[in-house]
Amino acid sequence: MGKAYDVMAATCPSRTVLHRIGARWTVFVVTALEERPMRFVELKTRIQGITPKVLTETLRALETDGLVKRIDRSGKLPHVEYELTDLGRSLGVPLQAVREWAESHVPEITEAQERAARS
Amino acid sequence: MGKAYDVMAATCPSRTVLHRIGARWTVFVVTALEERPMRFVELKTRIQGITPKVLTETLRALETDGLVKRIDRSGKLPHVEYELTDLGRSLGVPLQAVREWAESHVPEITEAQERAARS
DNA sequence: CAGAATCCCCACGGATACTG
DNA sequence: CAGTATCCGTGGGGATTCTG
Repeated sequence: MGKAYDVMAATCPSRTVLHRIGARWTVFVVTALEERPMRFVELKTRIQGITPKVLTETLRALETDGLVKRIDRSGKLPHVEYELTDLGRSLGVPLQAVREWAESHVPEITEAQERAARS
Repeated sequence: MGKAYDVMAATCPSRTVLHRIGARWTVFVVTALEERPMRFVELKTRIQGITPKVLTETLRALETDGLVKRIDRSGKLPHVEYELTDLGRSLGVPLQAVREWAESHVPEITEAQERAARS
C-alpha cells in the first residue's frame, strides 16, 4: 500500500493540482476569503493590484476545482458573494504557512540576492 | 508594531518571494533536496519530466535566493552537489504541507471539475 | 557528468474600456 | 455592483542538440 499519488511522477494528477495552487493569484484569493466571505469588489480592494479580469478568472478556476463557492444574492441590485468551501478552507492552512514564510523571510532573501549580484 | 511585510500590498517585496516559491519547479527541487543532497543527474531522475535547462534555471534561482547551495567537488571528473541551506530547509516545511495537500485531495478536485464540466 | 546553446511558443496575465 | 470584451506582450517554460 504505497502512496496513491506522487508529485514526482510525471503524469500524476497531483501535479495539476499543484499547478492550480501555484497559479499567480490563488494564494491571495484564498487568503482573503479565509478572513470572511467577500463580494467581488471587496476582493478587488483587498487584493491590491489585481485586475477584474484576472480576479474573475481566478475565482472561476477555484470554483471549478471546488475550492470556492459563488453565492448570488442579487435582488434588484447585483449582489454576489464568494466563500471558501470546506475544501478551500483546508487548503488555506498550508497556504497560510507559505504566505507567512514569505512575509517573514524577505530580508534573508533580499540579502542573498544582493550577495549574488555582487559576485 | 504592525506586520513588517504584507503580501496583500501591491508593492510588498514578499510578493516577489511568493512568486519565486510559486515558480513551476521550485517545490519539486526543494522536496527532492529535502531527502538528501543530490547531484544534477540525480535531481533530473528524481523529478520526472524536468528538462536540464529548466532544472539549471531553477537551481540558479534558488541559489540566488540563498535556498540552495552548490558544491563543486569535481576532481578529474565533474562532480557537483546541491544541498538545501538552512533557509531552504525552513521553506521545505510549508512546501511539504502544500505538496501533501495536493497529493491527498486529488479525488475531491477531480470530482469537482467533472461536476463543473457537466453543468 | 553537468550543464550551455538555440529555437520556439503559447498561455498566463496585464491594461484598458465597456456593459447589464 | 459584478463582471465582459479586446488587445497585447513576454517570459516562463518546453524540445532538442551540443560541449568541456
